[in-house]
Amino acid sequence: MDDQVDHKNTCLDEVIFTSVADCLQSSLEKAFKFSLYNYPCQPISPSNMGQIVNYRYLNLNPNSPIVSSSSNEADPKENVGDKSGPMEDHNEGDQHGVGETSKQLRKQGKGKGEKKEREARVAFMTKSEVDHLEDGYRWRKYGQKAVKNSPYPRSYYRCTTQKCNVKKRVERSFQDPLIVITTYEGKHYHPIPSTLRGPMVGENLLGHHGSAILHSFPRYHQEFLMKNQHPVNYQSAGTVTYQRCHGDSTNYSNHQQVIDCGLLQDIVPSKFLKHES
DNA sequence: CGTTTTTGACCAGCGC
DNA sequence: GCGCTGGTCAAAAACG
Repeated sequence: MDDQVDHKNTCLDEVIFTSVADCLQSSLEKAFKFSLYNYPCQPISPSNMGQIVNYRYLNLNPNSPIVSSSSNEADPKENVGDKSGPMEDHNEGDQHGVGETSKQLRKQGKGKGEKKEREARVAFMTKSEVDHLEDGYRWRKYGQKAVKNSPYPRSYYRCTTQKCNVKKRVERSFQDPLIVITTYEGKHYHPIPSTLRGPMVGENLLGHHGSAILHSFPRYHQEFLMKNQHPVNYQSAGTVTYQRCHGDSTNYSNHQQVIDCGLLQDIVPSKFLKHES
């Protein structure tokens, strides 16, 4: 495969946006379509408002599910070739079935030899002082783990809505503690909890078309997109970048560097981490 | 008192 | 097989 990622290739399991321009110009439409149903925005307080610096849309093609173990997720070797079925649709996509926990299933020996299907995932990197950015949904923390080579732990959250399987993981980049990496996994097929509802922030700022799309994103993502949707900003936005933690960082010294050694490193095949600059 | 967070234990997958 | 790591569970504690 070429070093260049073909953003227009809908067969890609994973697409990483190395720049805002890339995302906006070629792949964003798909991301919008995806996010439209999954990440409606809600107002967030100024205190936890994050500034998005990078994001990635994973698993564009529903017919090409991310299949992975529970540990080392997006191993490209696993993603390629295993077309065990569409990851589409939703509640029945409950990975373990209603009423049975994965632990129970493990104890019963169920699922042995079967690989767990991965939900589509979107990883966002935001600049924020708070770890858990408000996105309108209610989350329950169910775990926290120390991250290898990082002083910052990774937190695991699950949507509290019944039968909703959406999860998210939050961790800080150890190279830049201001960077919060949030990875959403799965889709919400329920309305936003009413207790958190409020006026849509972007509604008065965007026209019909734009708002319909942008409302799909959490507030801080929305702001980021609004800020960069004008072509004038493409260039500067294009300097937003990332790098591997164990590569030689000198290659990227001219750009704002976002060191990502945690979630994104995990979920992104190394072939996509080649930075074409 | 119901809900959420904390945290140690457990399990599966992977590399050696 | 063994050790390491990531992900999840679930009891206890904390919180509102």
